[in-house]
Amino acid sequence: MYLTLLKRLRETLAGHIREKYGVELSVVLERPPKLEMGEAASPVCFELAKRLKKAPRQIAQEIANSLPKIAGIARVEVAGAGYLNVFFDRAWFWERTRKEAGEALAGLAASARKKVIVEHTSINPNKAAHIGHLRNAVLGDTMVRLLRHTGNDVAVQNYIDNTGVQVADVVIAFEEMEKKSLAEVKALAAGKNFDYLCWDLYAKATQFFEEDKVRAGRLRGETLKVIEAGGGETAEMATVIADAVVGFHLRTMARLDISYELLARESEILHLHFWDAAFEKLKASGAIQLATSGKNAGCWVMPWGNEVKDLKEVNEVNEKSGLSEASNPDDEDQSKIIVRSNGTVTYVGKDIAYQLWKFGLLGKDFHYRRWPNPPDGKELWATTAGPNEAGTPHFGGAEAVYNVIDARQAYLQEVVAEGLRALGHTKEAENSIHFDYEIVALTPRCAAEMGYELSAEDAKRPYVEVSGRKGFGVKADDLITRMLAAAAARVLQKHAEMAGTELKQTANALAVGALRFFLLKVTRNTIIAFDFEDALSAEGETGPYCQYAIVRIRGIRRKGQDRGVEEASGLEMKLSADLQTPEENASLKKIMEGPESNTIWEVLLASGSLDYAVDAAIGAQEPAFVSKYAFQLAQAFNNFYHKHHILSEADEEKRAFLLGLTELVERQLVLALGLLGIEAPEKM
RNA sequence: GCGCCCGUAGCUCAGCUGGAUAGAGCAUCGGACUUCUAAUCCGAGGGUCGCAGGUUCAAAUCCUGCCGGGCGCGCCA
Repeated sequence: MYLTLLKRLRETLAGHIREKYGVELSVVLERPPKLEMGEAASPVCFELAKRLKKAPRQIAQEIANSLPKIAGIARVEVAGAGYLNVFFDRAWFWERTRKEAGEALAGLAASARKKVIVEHTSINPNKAAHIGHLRNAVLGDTMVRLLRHTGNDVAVQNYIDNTGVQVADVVIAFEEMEKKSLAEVKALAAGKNFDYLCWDLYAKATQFFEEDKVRAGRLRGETLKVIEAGGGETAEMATVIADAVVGFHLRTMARLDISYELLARESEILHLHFWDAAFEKLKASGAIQLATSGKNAGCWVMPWGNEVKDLKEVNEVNEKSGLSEASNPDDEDQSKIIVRSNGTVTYVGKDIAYQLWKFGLLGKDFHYRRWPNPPDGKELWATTAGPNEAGTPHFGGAEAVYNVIDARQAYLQEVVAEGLRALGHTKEAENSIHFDYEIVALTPRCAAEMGYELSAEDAKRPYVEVSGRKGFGVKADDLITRMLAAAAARVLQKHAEMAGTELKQTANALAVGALRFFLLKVTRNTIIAFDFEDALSAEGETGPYCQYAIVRIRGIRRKGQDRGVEEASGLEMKLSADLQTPEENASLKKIMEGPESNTIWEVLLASGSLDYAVDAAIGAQEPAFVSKYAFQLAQAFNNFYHKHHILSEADEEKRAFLLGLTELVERQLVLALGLLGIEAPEKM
C-alpha cells in the first residue's frame, strides 16, 4: 500500500508542478527521518527554486496550499528550508492495507507477466555442495520467489557441467588412484555419502595432478575426450558419478526448500550440436573471426576491447578505413578466444550457445526426460540426447534471463552478452542479467575450528577463501545438520514436551530460517566471512527473530481462543461494520491519532510497506531489501507488543482493532518471510 | 600493466536515482519476566563516513587524484 500511495503522490505532484509552473521534473520522494515529520517527504522545491529563482520555502508553501486532495493522504506541510512533508490518512491506510493484503497480487499479475529464466546453483557435479554454493542457490531461489510474487512466469534451471574437467578429475581419481572398476563406482554411488567421498577424492586428485603436471595434462586430455564422445566404461563412469552427485545436490537444496524445473546438462549441449548452430551464426555475422597470424593464429576469436562496444559500428569503420586495431582478429590483446586452434570450443562458446537457447534464438531445442525421484516430489525435467518423454513442457524462449554466478566471472558473462549483441540481439543482451554476488569465505577462526592449518599470512587476513579443489570449506549438509541440532536443542529448552513431527518441523523451520536469513541479510556484493557463531545466532537481526514475532501473534490467537474471546475477525467486523468512510470513523481516529498511538502507527505503516520493499528488491535485484523489511516489521511488532497488552485491553473496540492489527502483521510477515523461503512455526 | 569491487561505531553490516541531527545487529554497561513466550523490550556510551581536492543551495552518496584491501584479465571451466 505504501508503494501505491507513493506512486499516486509522485504523479499528482509532478502533474501539479507541470501545470502550475510549466516545469517538467521527476519528483524525488523519501522517507523523513522522524515519524512526526510524516510518512513521505519531497525535497522537490529545492530543485524548483533553482529553476524559478524563488525561495524554496515559498514554493513549498504555494504547492502545499494548492495541491489537489489525494485519496489516502491527509495533508501536506512545509518543513525545514523547503521540504514538503506528507502525512497519510491513517484510518484509510488501515482499511486499504487489510484489503490489499488479501487481493492485490492477482491484479498486478496480468500486466507485468513476463517469461523469465533464472539459472542458479549450477555446481560442478563432482563433490558435495559447500557454503558458497548455498549462497548462490538461496539468492537465486529468493529472486525466483520475488519474480513469481510479482506475477512473472519463472522457470528455474540448474546447469549441470557433467562433461567438464572437474568430473573428469574424479573419474581419473577412481580409475588411476583408487583402481576402481565401473561396477565398484556404481556401488559406491548408490551409497549414502558418495558426495562426501568425492569431496575427499577430488582434493586428493588435485594433489595427484600437482605431483606430475605432464601426466595430469595427458590424463585429463584423454579422459575429457572419452567423456565428451560418450560410450565406453569411462564415459559411463562419468555419467554415474555426475548423476549421483546431482542427486545429492538436489537433496541438499531441498532441505532449504529449493527446487528446479529443469536440469540442463552440458552433455546435451554437445551431443545435440548446440555449439555447431551457434558457431554458424557467429561466423556468418562476423561476430567471431579467424585469426591468421600472431599468438592466436588458427583460433576463432571475438574482438574485445573498449572500442568494440558496438561491433557494427566498428565493422563499418573497417570497411571505410581498412582495419582498426580493435577488431583485428590477430590482435591478441583485444580478442577473446572462442574456438581453439585444434578446433575445440571453449567454455564461453558453449555458454553463448546456451544463452541463445535460453532466449529462443538458437533454432534448436533440447530433448527432455523426467528426472527420476526428485527429492521434493515436484516434477523435475532433465535434458537428454535420447527421445522426448511424453508430456514435455516447453523450456527456453525467455524474455529475460538471470544467471546467478559469482562476481569473479563478470568478465566471461560480459563476453557472453557481447556475443548476443554482436549477433544483433541487442535487447536480449540487455536482458541477460549477470546476477552476481561475492563469495563466501571463512573467518580464520572458523577455519581453525574446522581443523585447517593456515599460513601465518592467511591467519592475519579477515577471511580465507574456500576451495572445493583443495577440499577446504564448510559442507552444506554438515552446516544444515548442525543448525538443525542447535535449533532443536533451543526449542526443547522452552518446550520440553515437544517431540516427534512437531519438534522436527519446528527445528527445521528455525534452522532454515536462520541459515537463509544469514545468507540474505547482507547485500550481494558483500563478501561473507562465514563463522558458525554468527550463522547459528538466533538473536537480533536473524531469521528466528522474525519468526518469533509470528509465534507471539499465534500465541495470542491460541490464548484468545482458549479464553473464549470472540475471534479476531469477528471483533474486527464489529468495529468495521459502520465504516463506510474510514476517514471519518471516530473510533478509528481515536485509536490511531490519539496519544500513545505512535507504536501502533509504526506497526501499521510497516505492515503496509511490503509492496514497496518487494518493488525495490526487484528493481535493485537485491533480495536483502526484503530481509531488511521483514526484520523491521518484526521489530516494530515486538516494540508494539511490549506497549500494548492486547487480550486484556478493556476497551472492546480497541481490543478488536489491536487483534486485527496483529492479524495483519502476521499475514504480511508470513508473506515477507515466504518470499525469503522461510516458514514460521506455531511455537518456538 | 589494464579492468571491476570494497574501505561507514570495538566487531559484522544498512544507508535507494545527492537532501533534514549518519542508522541497525552483535559486543559492553544499566534497567524490565505473578501478564499474550525475556529467542523480547527500554536506556547509555561509542563515528574526522580511508585521505585530499572538486561539482552543488545541499556530498557517506557524484567527479578527479592518492592510500589500503580483494578479485578478474588462460588455446582452464
